[in-house]
Amino acid sequence: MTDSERLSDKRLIKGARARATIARHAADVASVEGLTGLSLGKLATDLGLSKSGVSTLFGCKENLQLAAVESARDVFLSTVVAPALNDERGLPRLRTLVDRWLDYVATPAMPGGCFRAATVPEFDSRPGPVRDAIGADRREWLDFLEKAIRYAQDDGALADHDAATLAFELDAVVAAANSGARIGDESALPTARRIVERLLGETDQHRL
Amino acid sequence: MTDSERLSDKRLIKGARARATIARHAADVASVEGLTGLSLGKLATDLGLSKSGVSTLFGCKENLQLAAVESARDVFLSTVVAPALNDERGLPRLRTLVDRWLDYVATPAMPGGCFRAATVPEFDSRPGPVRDAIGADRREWLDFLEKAIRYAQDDGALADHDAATLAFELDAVVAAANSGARIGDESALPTARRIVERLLGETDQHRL
DNA sequence: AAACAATACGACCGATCGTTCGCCTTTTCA
DNA sequence: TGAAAAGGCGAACGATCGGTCGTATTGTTT
Repeated sequence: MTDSERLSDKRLIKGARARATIARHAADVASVEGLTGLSLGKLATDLGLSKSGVSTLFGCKENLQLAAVESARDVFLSTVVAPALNDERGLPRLRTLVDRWLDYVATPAMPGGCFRAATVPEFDSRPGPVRDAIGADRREWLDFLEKAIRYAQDDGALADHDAATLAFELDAVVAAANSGARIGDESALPTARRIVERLLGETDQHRL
Repeated sequence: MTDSERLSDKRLIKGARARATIARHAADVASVEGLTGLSLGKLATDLGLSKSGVSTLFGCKENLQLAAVESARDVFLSTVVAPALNDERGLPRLRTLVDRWLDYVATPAMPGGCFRAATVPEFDSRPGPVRDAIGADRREWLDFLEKAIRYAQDDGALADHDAATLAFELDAVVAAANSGARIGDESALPTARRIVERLLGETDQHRL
């Protein structure tokens, strides 16, 4: 191992990797304090960096917020979406998707729970690039969910549901389960699981 | 009209009425900027008061946040709950309740939309008196909604639904409609109305 | 009328915020 | 190898924050 090879890790750390580390931590903090509650100085001391160093890496706070949104999207994709892609299209994939999603709410990857469930209500009334990014992420997720439902419908399942409507309803219930569970409602998650079970399973016997 | 009578209005303004005015405006601001985004100085200049004046009226920012939660609760009660109390118990009252609720989301009483939908996700991971107050308000509302559903069930309606579960689901869908509509999804509100219609109407013909 | 509590104010405090600047080191590129 | 670009730091900036103090005014109570 030459010196240049030994340094290759550090070379990666500096630059893009530093950005990713900061953005990931920013997403963690924002899941609790909100994207507005992010502080360059707090983030820097948390990671043992200087405030000005973080500032020069992202330029301004808004860019940091956008990076946090993108980092949180990556976490969601690898935690919830990726496992479902291993299953075949149709009901199996949809079930895995929803199961991983509920697990993601039950044992969150971030200290404040689901990042999207926290940031959409925070920024839904604040025009600007951050809201646009959050809105696009939400739209992307609902579209993906709707597509998974359509694949299941192609196999004859969920015939009595409109795909987009069911996607909206599933998202609403899981988001409410996230908020409810975090605010101390122990029945929120079991209730949400029951609702999801009814929504996805009712067509089998047309009603349990 | 004597001078003392002429002054009676101002006498009411000073004190409790000033508190109510400030708290009401604080709820408006918080519906957009969040309860954390509240600023004593900003509120004061908005209302033509001094920052220290507002500060002495509420003592600390946390008390102002609690007052905003209470004020928002009053708005919700008079806008959504009160109209439904004029109807008889059972399905009519439940329908009016949900209709006023959806109208409250469609044409919001506050510039940032539904106060509860904004503050529950904001504070669900922040222990303290404010989260407790928000959690209690949410619990109170879900309990009231569940009770309205039970009255409808006493008349034989919604027999295939668990009341608490249906209350949770309705709340989830309307909250998602609020966030969705505010973030630019024009289909969110119509979709939510369709879901609510299905949830409350399906027992009539067991499925439309 | 006199004492008292509640309002309301301007001024100010320490802390924290996002951002900028100069300076140096490290990496990249010609 | 040498120039250029990017990373990273300490220091400092103006602004805003919540909160406090002293003081004057108002309303209530004795």
